[in-house]
Amino acid sequence: MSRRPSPTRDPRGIPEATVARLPLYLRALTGMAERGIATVSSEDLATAAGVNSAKLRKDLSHLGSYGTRGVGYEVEYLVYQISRELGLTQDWAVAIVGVGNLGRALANYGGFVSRGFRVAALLDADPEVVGDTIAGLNVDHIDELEAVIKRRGVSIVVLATPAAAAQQVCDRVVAAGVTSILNFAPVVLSVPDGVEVRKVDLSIELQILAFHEQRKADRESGGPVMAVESQ
Amino acid sequence: MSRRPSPTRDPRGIPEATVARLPLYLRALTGMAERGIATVSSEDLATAAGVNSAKLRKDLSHLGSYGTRGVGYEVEYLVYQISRELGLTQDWAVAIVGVGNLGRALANYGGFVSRGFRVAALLDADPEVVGDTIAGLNVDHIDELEAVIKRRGVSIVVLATPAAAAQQVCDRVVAAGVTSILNFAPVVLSVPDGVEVRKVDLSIELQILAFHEQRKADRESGGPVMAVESQ
DNA sequence: ATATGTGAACAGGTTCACAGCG
DNA sequence: CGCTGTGAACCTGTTCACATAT
Repeated sequence: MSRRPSPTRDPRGIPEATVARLPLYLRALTGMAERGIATVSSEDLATAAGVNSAKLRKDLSHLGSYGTRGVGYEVEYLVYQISRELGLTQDWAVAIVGVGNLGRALANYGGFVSRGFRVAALLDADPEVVGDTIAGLNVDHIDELEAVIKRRGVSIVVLATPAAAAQQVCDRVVAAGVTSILNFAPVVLSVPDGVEVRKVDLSIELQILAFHEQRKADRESGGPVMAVESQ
Repeated sequence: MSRRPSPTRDPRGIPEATVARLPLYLRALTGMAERGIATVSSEDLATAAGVNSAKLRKDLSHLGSYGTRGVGYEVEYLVYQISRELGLTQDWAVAIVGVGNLGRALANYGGFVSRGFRVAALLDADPEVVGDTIAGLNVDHIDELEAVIKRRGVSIVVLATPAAAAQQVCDRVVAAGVTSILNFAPVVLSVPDGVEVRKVDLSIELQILAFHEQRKADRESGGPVMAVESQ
């Protein structure tokens, strides 16, 4: 369908797994930069980011050859390169749809605004909250969705609506030309090809933890299923 | 014929990727059960869960042979089997540490409590909020952490503290015997072997979206191929 | 007849171990 | 030497396609 055969290796073809870790490296690096560290080895950076050094080096090698053999990586330079790769040198206007408990928390979340992202709009359907000011921003009515997206140049939408409303809002958002969505509603969104959806689901995370927690309990009380403890 | 030379196929050795999808199937299935659907094919269930049918069948095959060839899966039965596998037939006491905007939102989040999970404690360091009632629960002081965990049988802790406090709280939580942590603070937690940490990081998700968004923009303006930009 | 369960091929990601460069 | 960058081996997960069961 939309999948390219990809015969030639796209110079921008950074593996998805690598992309997902770049923000981690970036965070570790900015922390180091603030503490005045000029240079860092793959070993140290990997530790700070919680991965192993081979993985880190391979990840960075996808961006280019930004290290110096025998020395390490220059912190400031690497911060810039990763920022640029992630598209954080420009800033992105984000709209939050659904200003319930979660939407409110997101609007006020500091780390949100920090790097390259700016909450440019809050939208809700409830007349009770429309017109309120949250985190210094007026809450617009959902009817204004398309107009607000266009007028404020919104390119990323955060869905924090009830589950029942999510698909409907998603359809409108996509129709308005948005192709990046962060979904907090516990539903599987269906979107056309070319639209990127990432989801955050608290309930799912808990269930995964419960699974492992149960396994541990089983092993203790249950049977001597042999120690699989080797790391 | 069915002699399996494989070395002791652990019946509980369910692939991590499969575990991560079971909650998705479960959600789709409970929705169907509520609508009175008795039986479902792998094709239909897969569509509802947003995966393809081969993957779904392989995933379910790890739990056992719960389908009927030529027919499909019995919804109620499968709900039970998946619930049991995930450990949702018992209920889990969850403590939320950090009752800022996010912690508050989590405490009030309905889907949290729904399946097998019960918010059993709220903790914070700020004397301003200690003693408040949120979602029907008293906020205890962080000094009570160990006592509360023990007394209320908490086995899963949700960290919604500021980044600076997260590792410190994490250490205490682990020392108190908790082995499952859901971390919302933007830090890499270091924990001993055997402790399961899952992290949810809004900022990282946005950065990943920004990466893809930028790629799309590049492709439009910069030409279809040959987008090797100057450095 | 129909839809599951699964071996086999495939794809993607991780780790190893070392060549190569400063 | 010390540390990066990377082919190669390895491992995990996905997809295919069909034998198998009802």
